Amino acid sequence: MTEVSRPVKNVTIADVAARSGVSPAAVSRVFNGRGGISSATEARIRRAAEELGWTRSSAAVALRKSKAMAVGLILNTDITGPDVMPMPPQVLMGIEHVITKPGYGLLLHVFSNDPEEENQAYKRLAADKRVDGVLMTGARVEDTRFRLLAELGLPAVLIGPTPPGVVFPHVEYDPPGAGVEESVRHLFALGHRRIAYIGGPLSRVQPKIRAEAFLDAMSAVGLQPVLTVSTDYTADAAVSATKEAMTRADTPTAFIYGADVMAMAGIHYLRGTGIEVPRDVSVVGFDDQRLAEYMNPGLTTVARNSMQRGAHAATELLRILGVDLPEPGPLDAPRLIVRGSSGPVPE
Amino acid sequence: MTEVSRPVKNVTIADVAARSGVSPAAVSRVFNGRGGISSATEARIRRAAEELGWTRSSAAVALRKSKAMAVGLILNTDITGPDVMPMPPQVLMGIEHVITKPGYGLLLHVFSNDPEEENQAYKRLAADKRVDGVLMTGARVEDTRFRLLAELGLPAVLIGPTPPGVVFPHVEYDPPGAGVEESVRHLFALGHRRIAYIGGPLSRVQPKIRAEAFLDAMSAVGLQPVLTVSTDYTADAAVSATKEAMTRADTPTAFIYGADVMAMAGIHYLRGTGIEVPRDVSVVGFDDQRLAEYMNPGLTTVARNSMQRGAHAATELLRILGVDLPEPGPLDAPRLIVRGSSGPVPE
DNA sequence: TTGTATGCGTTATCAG
DNA sequence: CTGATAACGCATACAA
Repeated sequence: MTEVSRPVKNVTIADVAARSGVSPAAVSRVFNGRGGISSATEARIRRAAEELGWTRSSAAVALRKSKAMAVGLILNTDITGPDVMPMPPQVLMGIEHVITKPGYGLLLHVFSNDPEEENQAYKRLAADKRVDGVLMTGARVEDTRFRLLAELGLPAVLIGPTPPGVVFPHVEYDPPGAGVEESVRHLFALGHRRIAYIGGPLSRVQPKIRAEAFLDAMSAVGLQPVLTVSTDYTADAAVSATKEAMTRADTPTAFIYGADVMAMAGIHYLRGTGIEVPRDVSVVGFDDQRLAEYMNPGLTTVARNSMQRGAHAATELLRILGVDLPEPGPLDAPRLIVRGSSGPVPE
Repeated sequence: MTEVSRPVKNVTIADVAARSGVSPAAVSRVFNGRGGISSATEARIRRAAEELGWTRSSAAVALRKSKAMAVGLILNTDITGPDVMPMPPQVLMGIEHVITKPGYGLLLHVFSNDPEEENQAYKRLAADKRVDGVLMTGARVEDTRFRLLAELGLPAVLIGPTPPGVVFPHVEYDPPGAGVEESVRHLFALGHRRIAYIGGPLSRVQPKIRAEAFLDAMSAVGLQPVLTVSTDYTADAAVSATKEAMTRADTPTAFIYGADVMAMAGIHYLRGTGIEVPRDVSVVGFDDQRLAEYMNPGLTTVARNSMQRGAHAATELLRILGVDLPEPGPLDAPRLIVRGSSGPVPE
């Protein structure tokens, strides 16, 4: 046990320099595209690097330049259970698609809704310098993260609407109305007058805006809502709320839900009690899930271009970070997709 | 309320040392749990760090220790379109759950099925030292990644079964049979004798194993399959295959699909042609989607514990990386969940 | 056009 | 128990 196996020496910029007979600085210049190197030596350097299989150590670069070449994606959810992904996978793929080409990585983080823990996590993220910026989701009406991030100097882009009065880079995919207005008009046109709304928690910006848009849209057509419920996004909550709605004196003839999974759970419950959709009750969901199309009946819902949302947010963030990217075009508007779950009001 | 920001100067270990009147080395020792520091000074150091809001710079640590404190998650998909996430979100959350506590980050990567591009990406991942190890998915029958990773010396754990003859760390969540056998027996017990199987591409290990398990299970009950189709995991492909099956002379009375989304699309198509499920045809899916429960009829399917799969894989990888974690217990077996989409054979 | 010297923030080694 | 010091691999200002 005298001789230990010699640790494999890492190939560094110095090795490349030595092999091509130049200084490390020259190698660095070549690989940072800063020019000032004769094309002859550049070729030599590149060849040497290739032969040695050298790549810049991201850790060293990060330390030296204070740039991590990575962005964080912070998911934030009220749901503590294991089975809810607080964002459509398509958003993820949109982000990946954009950041990969300029060489950025995506560092994923999922936090619960404990603000204290969350703030700590953001602070660490900033202090650790693991990421150059973050993509945030799930803005709360009272959200301390915006000030915190500004204080930390950590660039960020919010996916979704900002709280009222807060100015912050974001991707606004939800213009006031956001498909709710369309949903209400759709149901109204079908003759529905008793409409219930079962949405997400009002502590969140997006569900709040949607709830308000619902009320506005109802007023616009001269209706009073039968019921407006705010709950979390789970199937169970949707069932409870639906159940409650159906025990009232003036039972609704139509439901608008804040998420497709809620709508599907609602339909399931209704059918379990002998109520047929859309014969007896119409249902409209939100945020077209891939499977909504294949339900029976197919779910009428509001579709958003999730992939595009992710791509836009990523582009926005990278532009803030100084990456030369063209400004993204306008976002597709959410649109109502009418399928079988909504129909004429009964009799 | 809170302290105002000090935007410029980074707070380093030296600042903490100065503030607590010790050397940087002492601070380092405390935060690496190496002991050798009197508890009095340790307390002082910790307080100073807290007051200054200091955290180790991950870049510096990575450089010094050659440890990135991050693992990569490599998703790999045949599907080039934007709308398919090649892994359940629950797996992601399982991984996150495990790696967060010991301070690891999750770097997400999605690659297409171009082997050349993929190999390059792995090489870069290894050379860049951005991650200490990777979690892989979607093993192909002919998969060059295993040799490549071994050559690169990049620790890795495969989520899913390895190709035949390949020895590689992996989380085997799919014992031969994998719920298919159960599915076949279930349908057989209901009186079905003409059963079709519509699964994933045979170039992938998991669908291949499943297809073989199907044939075995059919033999075991003395049946010949009406049809065995291998296709990609899309809804469209499922519809085509289903259509084809129903135009044959001996139309199947039951379908087993390789994925829930395929099953749902199949049901949708069948109902569109006037065929009722389960009255005329029974359907069994695979890989319980959250929404499968709320379909009408509810989808009979094979459920796996996705969160657990992710957690196990992450634990395995971290253990390989030297993190002191208890060996994970056994994986839950996939199990058949019988819902409304499967019933007695007609007439 | 190229080389030299320095420091990014941390941890490990060696003294004290 | 604690401190001084030398790397880790790279990019940059400054020289040549």
